[in-house]
Amino acid sequence: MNIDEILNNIYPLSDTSKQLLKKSITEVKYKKGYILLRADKIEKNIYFIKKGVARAYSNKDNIEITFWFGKEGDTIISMKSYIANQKGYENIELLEDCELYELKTTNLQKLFDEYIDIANWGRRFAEKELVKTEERLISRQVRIATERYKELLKDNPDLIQRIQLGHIASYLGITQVSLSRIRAEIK
Amino acid sequence: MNIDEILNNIYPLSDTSKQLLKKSITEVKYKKGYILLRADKIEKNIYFIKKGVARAYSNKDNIEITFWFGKEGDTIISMKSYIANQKGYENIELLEDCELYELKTTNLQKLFDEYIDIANWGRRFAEKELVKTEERLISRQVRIATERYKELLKDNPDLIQRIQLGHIASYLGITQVSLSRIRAEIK
DNA sequence: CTCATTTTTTATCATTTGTAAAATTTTACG
DNA sequence: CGTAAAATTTTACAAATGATAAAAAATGAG
Repeated sequence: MNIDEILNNIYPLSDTSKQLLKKSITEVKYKKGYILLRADKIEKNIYFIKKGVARAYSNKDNIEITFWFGKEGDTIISMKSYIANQKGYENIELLEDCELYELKTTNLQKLFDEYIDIANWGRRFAEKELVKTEERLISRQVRIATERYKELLKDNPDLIQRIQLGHIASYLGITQVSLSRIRAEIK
Repeated sequence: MNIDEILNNIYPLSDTSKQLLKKSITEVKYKKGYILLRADKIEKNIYFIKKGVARAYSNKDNIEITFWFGKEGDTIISMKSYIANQKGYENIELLEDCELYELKTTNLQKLFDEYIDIANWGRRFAEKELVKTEERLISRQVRIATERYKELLKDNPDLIQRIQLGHIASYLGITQVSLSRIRAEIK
């Protein structure tokens, strides 16, 4: 998934605006296991995943709780950093070797104030992330773990192949033992 | 909380833009128990709460699951309707007699395309809702019900007075009986 | 104020889920 | 290819939560 496609999927931009945005974007590569974002830092970049898989996790009583997975086309971002310029909740670990587009957000604010299509790009970006986040929240609230696992299996079968089950169990809000029980049951 | 304050808290608008927005806003009142939004409909309005409390719930196997509360200053919105023009998940029930500002969203899109400060107002609106939604998601993922109850008690003590415990238990993801046990324990 | 209705708490028992540890399978790498 | 390490599954037991029913308390209409 190349950067033009990713940017355009969010909101169509004029050539001028797209060039301005792309001025702040570079391509980077990191190895599996690399910690891209840290919860105790205010992040100045957001990343679009060209290739690879990542997870977000928080530490709670020395236990890592995974609450997000991202793959090709998804955005890696500390919302709190991006929106409120505050420390976020998430550590981001790359679960495969990754190729990423890195967008420096330092002069984004200025672009928002000057170019209406970039402002609307930023609006659309937040809106789309909002719908995704809301879906996750409601799925978590309304469905029990078994159903959420089946949902994940249906919507993202590749993730279950690419990500170890301990992380998936954490993401589903259950223990790995419970997930094993679920998997044994639905076979 | 009046409408100027609510609009300005999201993003400062020029007088012209504010007047344009306010053209689409009227004040409405509904009684306790009124169902303001329905899950099976695409909603054409969003509401800002001037006075009162509301909840969002979804039906799951004939059981209502509450996943949101709103009070003075909060926004009542079907995100799926607003952002994707699709049916949302939520029924919204007013839990008290309410005074609301009703914003018709039909010509909002046009305003976004024409006025940069309205585009940025829309961006900021989505961004702020996003941070709130993310906080709820992460709280739900990382904290157990007891802790979430204590968090609610700390951050919104008034809600626990104003909303019946069955709804709060549902919101916390536990049964009313469990919530009673928690309350008995922490006294 | 009183009585009926709704809401909340308590008690009991059944079920689910978690913890810990062992057994098995898969993966990584020399 | 073989071995060590990591990941996953299984088992047994303990703890937490849920379901149900019933009692107690609070609320509201007349």
